[in-house]
Amino acid sequence: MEEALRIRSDHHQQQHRSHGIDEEEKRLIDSDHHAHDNKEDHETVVKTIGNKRPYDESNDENPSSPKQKHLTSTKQEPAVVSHMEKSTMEFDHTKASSSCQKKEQDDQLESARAEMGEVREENQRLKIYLDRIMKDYKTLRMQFYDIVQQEAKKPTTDHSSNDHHREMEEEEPSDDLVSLSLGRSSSDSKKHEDQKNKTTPSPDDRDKGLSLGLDYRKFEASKSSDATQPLPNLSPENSSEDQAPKEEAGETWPPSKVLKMMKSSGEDEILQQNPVKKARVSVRARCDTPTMNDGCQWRKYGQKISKGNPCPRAYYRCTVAPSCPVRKQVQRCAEDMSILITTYEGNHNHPLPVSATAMASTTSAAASMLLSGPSSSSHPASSTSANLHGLNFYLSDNSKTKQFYLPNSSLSAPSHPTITLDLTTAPSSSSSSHFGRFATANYPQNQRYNSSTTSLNFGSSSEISNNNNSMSWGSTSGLLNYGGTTTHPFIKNQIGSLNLARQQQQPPMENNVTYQSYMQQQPPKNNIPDPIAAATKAITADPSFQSALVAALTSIIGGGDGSSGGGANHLVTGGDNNNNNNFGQKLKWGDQQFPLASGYSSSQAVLKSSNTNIGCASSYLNKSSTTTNSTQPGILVLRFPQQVIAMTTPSRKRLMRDFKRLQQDPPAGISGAPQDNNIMLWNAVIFGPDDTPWDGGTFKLTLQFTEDYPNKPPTVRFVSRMFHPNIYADGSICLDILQNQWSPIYDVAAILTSIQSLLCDPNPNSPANSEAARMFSENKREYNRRVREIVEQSWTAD
DNA sequence: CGGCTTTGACCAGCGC
DNA sequence: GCGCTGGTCAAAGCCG
Repeated sequence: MEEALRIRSDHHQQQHRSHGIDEEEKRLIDSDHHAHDNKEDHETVVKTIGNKRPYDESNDENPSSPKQKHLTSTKQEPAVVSHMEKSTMEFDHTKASSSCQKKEQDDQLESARAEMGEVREENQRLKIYLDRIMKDYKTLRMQFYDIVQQEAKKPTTDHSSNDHHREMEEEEPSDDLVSLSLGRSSSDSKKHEDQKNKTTPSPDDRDKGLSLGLDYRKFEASKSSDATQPLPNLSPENSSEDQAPKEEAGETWPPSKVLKMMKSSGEDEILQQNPVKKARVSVRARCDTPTMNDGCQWRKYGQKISKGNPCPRAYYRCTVAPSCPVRKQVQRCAEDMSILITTYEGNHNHPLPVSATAMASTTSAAASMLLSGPSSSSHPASSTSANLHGLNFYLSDNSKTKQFYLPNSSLSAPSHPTITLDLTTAPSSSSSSHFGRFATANYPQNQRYNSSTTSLNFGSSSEISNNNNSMSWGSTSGLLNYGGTTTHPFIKNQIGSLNLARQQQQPPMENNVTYQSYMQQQPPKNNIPDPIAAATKAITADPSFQSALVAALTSIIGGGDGSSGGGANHLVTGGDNNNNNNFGQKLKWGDQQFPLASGYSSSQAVLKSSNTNIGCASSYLNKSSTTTNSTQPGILVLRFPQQVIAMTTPSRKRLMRDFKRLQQDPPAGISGAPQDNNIMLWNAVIFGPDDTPWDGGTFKLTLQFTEDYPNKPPTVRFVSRMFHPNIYADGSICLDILQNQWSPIYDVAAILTSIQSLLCDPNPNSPANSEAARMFSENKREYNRRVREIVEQSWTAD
């Protein structure tokens, strides 16, 4: 008996180890056993151990337990042992009392074991959660590293290399592609001088033109494990896995004292040159309420009048968790009081309400992306763009400029790299538009906007002053309904539109797909590689990329009427790709030189290639060429056949980007894809989150989009049978973000992530399945059992 | 009374 | 070094 119990005890110990318990837990167990081994009364000890409840059976109804339990359990153990010693000594004297005490000991030990088990499970869960976050983060970092590394090789490597092909294939065939050329924002004369002033050409200098605005030195540093080159730009969302936990645990919105300490450490001069600045994500939205309802709880901790804006800026910190580092600033736009500018900083270190996950993940991802990019002062005028959650955003950084301004905003933030998500809309196309303006150092005449500002627009804004050189990314909608306010979307069909040239007006952009990049006004110096040319050369030399582009477009066309889908099979190429000149066209929306008589205006995209000519559609191309004949260096233009353009609606374009993003950066446990020949109907699979009753489940869904997407949410429905408080019998889902809390910034990935989160975090107060809701509230054990049944059914369901 | 907002003070960074 | 600005803190006040 004793032997058997020992074996069980040992097995239990091994179980702990195999589950990856941390060292402290092991020590606890070891010390526990040592204490027991020293006892004379082995039987008592062994019985105690043998009676302990396996931890994984202990908390079916208590999936989570507060961390204090850990402390409690650790404190209780010695107490129990001491109690045991006492009872053992008295054993001979009072048998009856001893028997009673032994029972008590057993109970206490069992209770302590159970608590330890819960704590271990909680630790496990947190560990897995952290691992997942780190994995995602690593993936993102690696993606950027790949991009940057490839860019760095461009001047000297063969553009037709496989790696390059891979990179280009991975790039968004639209916006991301354009981003390749945006890096060449160093045309700013001032910045150029800065470069020239550098006495020793460094690899950074060499690659600057192709840096995409990413401070890839951080990647290089990490790659080379050079301890003397710490990464200057650390924050919870961008720091490496080593740094993240430290940062999260401590202060976050970095106090100046911390910076000072870091600086005074004398560790590196880089750090001093590049003080730690956390990425910020600024969201512009029309909103009548004092703050946007982003699903989180905030507490106002300050208010200040800022320069140039009669409206005060309010400072909030997240109060969902006491130690949450996330803060936000809220301020009305000076030019348009209806626009609320909310700037987020930091990452939440706690579970979020379902309604908050989308915004949080978007801002977090944007910040991560931003911080993976520009940060270094050695890239004074770098820029990049990318696709985030199906949204375009633009990154630029100018760390030399200490002050930067959010374009068209009175909300400023010194030196913090910032992404702006612009969700505002333009009530009138005649007003000066936010579109096409570019806030970078490219415009020395307007230094006010030179800096680390990233602007992402999902619509146009009429409040922008004419002199602003902001860049905007066309998107479909400016509608944002936060806090119950309603604005009217003014859809401009701007998806996929990117125009970095200065623009005065926004033309009617129906059915246009524009991917153009504006690099600089002046030809680049000969000794500095032309990123546009390099990118163009690489792209055009890469048939696989072209194929991918065609395939992506074809899928969209195919999803439409299908009548002209074949047109998408021809990607227009042609022209030359010589460096520095004549490989593209500079197009200006609304530019007075190019009247917008044509619905397509001048924003058609042309991808020219001297290497291949895999098809040419078109009259449209030619027409466009004549209207925008003034080819200029530094402009990369992609053009698609008219059929393609005509078939791409804003919603389909957006869905294509959603799909692309979902493929490139799929959230954990989520997959989705459009059905064949219909991009408006998606199939998706959500895997049950690990360490939950849903673990192991594969739940199928369908997402039916309309042409109103992303202004209207899709209809999402579980195909798999479900048992969940917020899922109806027919599979439809009761989720706020799919209804009244919908926002155009949510893409497919965000939707599916939210639904996945909903699985483990139901809201029994708004039940769609009353039985599940009641069971969830009253009998968790039974609820979990039913869930596991559903999980098993999901394996066999068709 | 507790939680939240307001508001002035304080500090740091930055430009001149 | 000084002034300006942004950001934070904490006491005071407000409110339910």
